[in-house]
Formats: sequence, structure tokens, C-alpha cells
Amino acid sequence: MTIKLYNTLTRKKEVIKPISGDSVSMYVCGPTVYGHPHIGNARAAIVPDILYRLLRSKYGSVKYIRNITDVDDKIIKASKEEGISIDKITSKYTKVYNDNMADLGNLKPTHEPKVTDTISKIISTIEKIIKNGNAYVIDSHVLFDTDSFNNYGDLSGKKLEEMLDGVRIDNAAYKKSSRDFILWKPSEDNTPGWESPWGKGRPGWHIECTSMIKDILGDDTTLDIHGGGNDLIFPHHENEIAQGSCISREKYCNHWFHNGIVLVDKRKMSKSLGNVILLNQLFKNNDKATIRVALLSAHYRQPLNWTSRTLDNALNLVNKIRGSINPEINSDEQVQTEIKEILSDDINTPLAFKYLSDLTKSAKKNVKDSAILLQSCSFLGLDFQTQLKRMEPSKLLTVKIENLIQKRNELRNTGRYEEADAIRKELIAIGVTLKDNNGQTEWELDPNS
RNA sequence: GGCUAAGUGGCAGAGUGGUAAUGCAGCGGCCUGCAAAGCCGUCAACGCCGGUUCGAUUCCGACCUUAGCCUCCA
Repeated sequence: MTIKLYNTLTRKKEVIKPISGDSVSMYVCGPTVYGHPHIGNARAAIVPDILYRLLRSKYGSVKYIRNITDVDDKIIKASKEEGISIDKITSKYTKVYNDNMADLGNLKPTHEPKVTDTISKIISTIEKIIKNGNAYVIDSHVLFDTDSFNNYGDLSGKKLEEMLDGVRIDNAAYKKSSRDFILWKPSEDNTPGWESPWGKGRPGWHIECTSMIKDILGDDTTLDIHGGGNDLIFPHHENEIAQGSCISREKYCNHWFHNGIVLVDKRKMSKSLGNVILLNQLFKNNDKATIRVALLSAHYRQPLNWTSRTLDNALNLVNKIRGSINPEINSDEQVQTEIKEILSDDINTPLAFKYLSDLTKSAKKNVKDSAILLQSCSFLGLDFQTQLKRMEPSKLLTVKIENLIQKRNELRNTGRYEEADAIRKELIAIGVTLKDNNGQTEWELDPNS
């Protein structure tokens, strides 16, 4: 199996070729922890999760790094607004994020560094960039000198002159060029800060990712894969490349991938539009596998337009799969080659769902296909086996339901259909669906009830 | 204004240099007391205009439209 992935840097699909044989490294920009995660955060975790599963099935060693940004002006603002200390905000929302991502079926990354644990590395990284002549210190700020790096703009396809035209905000007085970005900025007494050669301050946003990568891999190691949301290409990743390329002669990163954004009714989620969909809201009325399917239903590079029907469509597939898995199967045999092949072509999840949908037809009759279906779902992070077990109702409930069904069938047999339908309604109300087939009444419990 | 992507049936969404998966919805049928589920069948689409080609939806160019980025953002 060769894993092909679109590379934003070259704008082509390319085979992933790790620098060192059987081990591969991947870094993904994680969340800033100041609020409840939304479906956009979820997509940005689920997409790399699928890639991680592929990588780990092929390579002996995979480093999967996802950071936690726990120093940021938005956090400071949230702390003031909520009247809670910064530590409490960040620890609370770090936990919420990790719990939510696990709930959605994501594997834990191998490394989850926090900015606050990486300050000394950030400072030494900045010192190195200054020493190499790519940054300057002014008024307790450290700024990256974009003019000193001549590949600036390669990732986003922007030209230096054009960038200056588009600047809408006033150029801060201390900047040599409006493109220059902050590596370190001063903190007042009431904002978090650390002692540094440039006074008490805190890191800028972009430098943290680069420092964490270098902290884990070493300054002179090229990162194999770097991912994140589409909206991070510029300026965040552009700036990372600039900094990272000034630390070492080795290339900063070979393969860049970006997932498309989640739109809600064709608009980007934003607080001002009031259309942000939070995971904790969705969790109230939807099961997690359905949400995961919904977020994987579009190809990862396409924008995903979230509408009222998105979850319904996902639920249809989920129900279809659940209904076709033979609960008797218990196969540990690894039969996931086809799903891996499909996914290894640029993470083609919509095609994977077509494959699953095809499998549901044969899975009912064929135990082996049922096992393949279950394992293919499991490879995608959809755990239906455990769910099937959980769906078994208690003895007491079973007896109650079966008594009602018997009563209903007696009524049906004597033609008293109105009374029989009343019982069916009663059962539907508690989440039981009836299916009358060949004189037998089958029933099942809605997994969400 | 610039940059990046995208425009496929009613909706969602793959894919391909030789006319196009799949899901939902629709329609017809089987089944059912009626449903539900399932099964079978069926209708229906490649933004627009040029170019390359025996042939383009697929490649190239222009145009139109949409989204994202250019300011915090997954």
C-alpha cells in the first residue's frame, strides 16, 4: 500500500515518503483552549486521525503530534470575561477537548505538547533565529524579518508585493514591514509572561508550533507531514515555514495537508453570525458515530456544508450498517485491505462509505462480509461492535416489550387494529421499532434512547 | 483588489480522455391489516464560451458564480 496525499506546497497528490525508512512524523495544529470545541475543530482532528490510522498500519513507528495552545490573547480575554483564572480555563477546556475528541472515536496522538511546557524551547528557538539574522528586537518585541527569507509566500502562493497591497490594518509602528510577524511580545503585570532576554513576555502564535516540533524531533530533522485547517495556510503555516527554515539548513517540512472548512448553510461559522455548532450540543441528540460519519461524508479537502440534512444522511448509513452486521460474528482476523486501499488514495472517505454501503448488502447473508464490514468501520474509527453490545436491553425491559408485542399480535389476529396500533405507538415512544415480517414480529431498540 | 480552491441529477457526494459510483428524496412493484424495514425496478446531472484531440465532463485558456484566505480562526 502506498499512501498518496495532496501536498499544498506542490499542489499535487504525492506519495508519502518518510525521511527515515520505517518511521514517520506528523504534526497537526491543535486547539486554542478557551471554549467548547465545535464541529470545525472536530473535522480538523478526525481527518488527521484517519491518516494516522493509515500511517500506523504501514509504518513501524509514527510520531503524531498535536499541540495544545494554552497561551493566547483569546484565553486572556475569556478569563476576564468569565472571571476564572487562566489556569482553570485552559485545564478545563483541554479536558473538554480531549474528551470530545475521544468520544468521536479519535485515537490519542503520541505527543500532546502544551505551549506553557515549551517556553524555554521557544526562547532558545527565537534566540537562534535572531542569531541567524532573520529576526530583530525592538521595544521588547521580537519580530521575524520576512525580507530576510526569500521563499516567503511559497505555500500560500502569494507574492510579497501583493501582500502589502492587501493590508487593511494600520502597520504597527515598530514593524519594519507590515508582513513581519511577532515571535515574542511583552506582557504587562496582569497577563501571563515569562522572563526572557527581551524582558517579561509571551510567545507569538506561530513560533509555538515550530518550537514544539523542533523540541520533539530535534532542530535538524525534517518533519514528514504537517496538517491543519485550510484557514491556517496563511499566515500561520507560511510563517512557520519561514521561521522553521531559518533554524536549520534542513527543510522544515516535506508534506503539507489542509482540510477544508466546515460551512454552516454555506457560511463560515462565526460567533457574530451565531451559527457555531458546538459538539456538546450535538452530543445531546445524536450518537457519536453519526457525527463522525457526517464529518467524513465529504472529501477532506472540500468544504463541508453542514445543513439540517447532513446528520440525517449520516444516520441513514449508520443505521444501515448497524442493521446489517451479524451480531454473532467475532472475528479477530484482519481483513481491512480494501478499506485501506481506498483511504490511501488521498483519504477518500466518500468512496469508503460507498464501499461500506455495498458491503451492507452482502453482510446480511455472509458472515465473512459482516466481519469485513465491522472491521472496516473500526478502521475508520466507527466502533459498532461495542455499540451492539450496549444496545442489548435489560431482561426486565425485554419481558415488558415482548409482553406488549404478544398482546398486540393477539389484537391483530382478531382484527382489532386500532388497539394494536396504540400499542405500537406506545412502543415507538420508548424507542422500540417493530417489524412485522412473515408472520413474525421483530423489534429493536433505538441506540439513542 | 490580490491569492487559493471549487462549480456533477431535487439534495448530498465520488470518479473518468471514449458520456458518469453511491446515499437520501421521487416514481413503480413485492411484502404488510396498515405501517416500518428490506428487496427489485426506474427517472434524472458534468456552470458558460473557446482551444487541443478521432473524441473532453475529465487537459489548456477566458468568462461567470461560490467559498476560504489576505485581521483572530480548525
